Amino acid sequence: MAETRPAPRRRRKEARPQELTAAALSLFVEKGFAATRLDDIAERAGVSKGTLYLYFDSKDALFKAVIQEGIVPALHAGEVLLDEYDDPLELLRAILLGWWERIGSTELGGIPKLMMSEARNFPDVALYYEQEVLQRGTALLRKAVARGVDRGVFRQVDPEAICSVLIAPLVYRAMWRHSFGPCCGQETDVAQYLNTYFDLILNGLLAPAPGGDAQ
Amino acid sequence: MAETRPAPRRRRKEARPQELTAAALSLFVEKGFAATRLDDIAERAGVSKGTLYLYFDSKDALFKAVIQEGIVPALHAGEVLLDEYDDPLELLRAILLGWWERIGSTELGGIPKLMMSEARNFPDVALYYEQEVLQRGTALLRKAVARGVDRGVFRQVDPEAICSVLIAPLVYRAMWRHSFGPCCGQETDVAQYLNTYFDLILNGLLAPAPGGDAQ
DNA sequence: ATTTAGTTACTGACTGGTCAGTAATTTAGA
DNA sequence: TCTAAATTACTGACCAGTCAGTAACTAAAT
Repeated sequence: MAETRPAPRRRRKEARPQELTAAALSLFVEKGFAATRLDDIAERAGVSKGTLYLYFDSKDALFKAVIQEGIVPALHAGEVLLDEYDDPLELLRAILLGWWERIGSTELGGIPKLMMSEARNFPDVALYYEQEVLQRGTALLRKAVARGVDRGVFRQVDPEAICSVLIAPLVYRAMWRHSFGPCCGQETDVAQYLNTYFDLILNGLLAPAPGGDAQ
Repeated sequence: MAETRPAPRRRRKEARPQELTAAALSLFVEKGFAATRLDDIAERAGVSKGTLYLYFDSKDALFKAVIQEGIVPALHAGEVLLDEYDDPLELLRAILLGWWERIGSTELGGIPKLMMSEARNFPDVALYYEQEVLQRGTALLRKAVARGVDRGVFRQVDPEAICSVLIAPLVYRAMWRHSFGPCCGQETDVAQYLNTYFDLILNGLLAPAPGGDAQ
């Protein structure tokens, strides 16, 4: 049928949950969970507060939905890269740059900040997030690094410990965008930051070229 | 022995502000600013809520005091290192390791998490923090890196952009300790993390030995 | 040395506003 | 019409901030 209605009518059962979690995410990231009022979330989504309770049982339930719905889909995209790339160097770049482009530089980049802030207030969500997002992400990175070490492309490093070190500058920058960024002066150039970042870690990882020149 | 006083009410005008900001810091870091009740802060400090208002005008004022008192003293310690060390490599290690030992691994390590979470709710404090703490810290790091680049010990890198990249893994780890750490499984070994971290960044920074072996 | 008058650090019950959650009512769509 | 989506008006718990009162200390006067 004519499913693409141009004029959004007032009753939209299908689209509401997404609209509400999107509004909630941006406000949770901006103000924090406790300081965000449900009235504000509803207003941003273009509905009234009562409508919120048609789709979510409580403010806590809304928080959980925001986290679950936000990140999980993005993870799968990274995992397929393992098969798409063979060269460890290109694979690592693709994973890290992919994370930045799909998450860090988008609205989703607020989730790490939000989750970091609220982990201790929602231990069950934190545990879920740690296992389903962070562990899986770490495992992905670890495989990429391990592949490079095995082939002698990367130096001998501890694949377990290196993962947090590698991802930290990207997550840190993403958090910044959602905290100090809007308050303080203009952000430094992203491209320059990424260049310097890759330059540092790749030089730090690459084994000295055995025979001839590298790159 | 009438020693069993029900509530030993002690008068400690001098020590109170410190005790109150210390209690406030740990609770703000744990629960966030909005979710922390003044009654809880007072209780942890061993006083009543009324006493809080003898020393701080408002909850906001208490927040500001927590930030100001917490970090500024620790910064000076780093700045003197510039003159204590001549060798850029040792200087950089001393700065970064010093940050971890003085801040990251202590209770003060909660301040970056707190400030990151609340920056947008306290733009004036965020601006103060950004200028008086982050800018100064960055400037310190930048000088150390620039010295290394000038002397040819480090490769040509952008001293401006590299600073955030260098400090991020330490800050990230410090934040972790105060968010996921208490919720999720045991932390990975800190020493191993630091070793891997220094191994990566120093290999990433060091210029290839020009003639033969260095040092 | 004791009493007593004055000062100050501290307490905890109270208030007024805010906000999560609910129930009654309205309105859109079949 | 009849159902379901959405709104509006409401409630009650919670909490920052207040203030009248109390305990602890100090010092002047005896």
